Amino acid sequence: MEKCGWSIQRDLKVELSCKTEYAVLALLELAAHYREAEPLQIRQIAAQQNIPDRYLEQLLATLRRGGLVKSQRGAKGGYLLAREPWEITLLEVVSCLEGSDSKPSTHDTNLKTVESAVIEEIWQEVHKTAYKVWQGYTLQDLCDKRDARRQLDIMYYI
Amino acid sequence: MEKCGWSIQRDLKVELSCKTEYAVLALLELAAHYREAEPLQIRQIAAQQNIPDRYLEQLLATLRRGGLVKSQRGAKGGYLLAREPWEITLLEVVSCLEGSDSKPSTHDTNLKTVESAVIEEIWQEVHKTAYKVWQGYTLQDLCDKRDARRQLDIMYYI
DNA sequence: GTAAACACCTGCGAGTAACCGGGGTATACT
DNA sequence: AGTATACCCCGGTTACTCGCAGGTGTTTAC
Repeated sequence: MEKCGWSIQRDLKVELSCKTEYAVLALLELAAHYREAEPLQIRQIAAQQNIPDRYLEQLLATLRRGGLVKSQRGAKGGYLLAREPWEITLLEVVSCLEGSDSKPSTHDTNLKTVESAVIEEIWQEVHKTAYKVWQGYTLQDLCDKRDARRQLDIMYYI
Repeated sequence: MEKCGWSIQRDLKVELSCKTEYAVLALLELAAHYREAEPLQIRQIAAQQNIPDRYLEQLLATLRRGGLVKSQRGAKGGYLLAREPWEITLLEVVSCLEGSDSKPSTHDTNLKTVESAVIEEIWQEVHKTAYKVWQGYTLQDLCDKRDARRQLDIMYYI
């Protein structure tokens, strides 16, 4: 019961879960086909990136509600990026995925001990630096990185 | 089955869980009483920082196995810092708590897709920046921060 | 040498979240 | 109409966090 007492906005993880990776991979796939105006189907993305399609469906729904992708229903439907690939940062993706339904609940700061406040402050600093890194990469940057790495692989193969 | 397919060392979280906070609070308490050579009992720490004592017992065991605290059994026993407060960094604490038993299992890098490698690279960068922040704070620094904040609270009260 | 105080170990149970699949409904193309 | 697709609800497994209970081993105090 009550678990930890306070439920501040301390729950922003920085781990690379399958959830996050799947979402980024899907967005990367959408970004790669951004020039054609045709939407990509879930199964195409899933097959291309080796993601379980039923799970990807949920993730794309979350991304849609977060305003990162657009959907088109019916036959020949699918998903499209809501904005240009260079206008979507990784920070938006990560924030969208774990936003969930956490209510900060307007916590009374006087209840916290001094020690807790100090710890909280440092963790905020860590999150801040993580945000900066994520903010610094757009989907376009990721695509460029992928292309560069592909070139390297080819040269290594020869 | 198999969950994610690969089990690289991607599992270092940056969230502030109760687990981590409890451990840091306990270490802070030990650091505060570091000058007296007498060990602190679990219940004393638990009562002082409002931590469930049975749970704190497990955390202190982990910290002991990680070499961060020393224990003294029997009556008049308890826990002591294994090193000076200015020689223990937050990075050591965090690493100790979730080190668990994850074997990197020498993963074959050729199985990863190019996209996954790109994502992995960025997450490594995030972890690196987080490490640097944690590495920059010792238990002594935390104590100093606490004292400074206490002074502020007093002045604010007047 | 007996009792008390303490660390130490194992295990359990509720809660939560990530991770997947089933099955049905709504919508658009042909 | 029929088909293909997104959309939605609802389980189910696994794993982890948090916390409690019971028992054992070790040291000090009387």
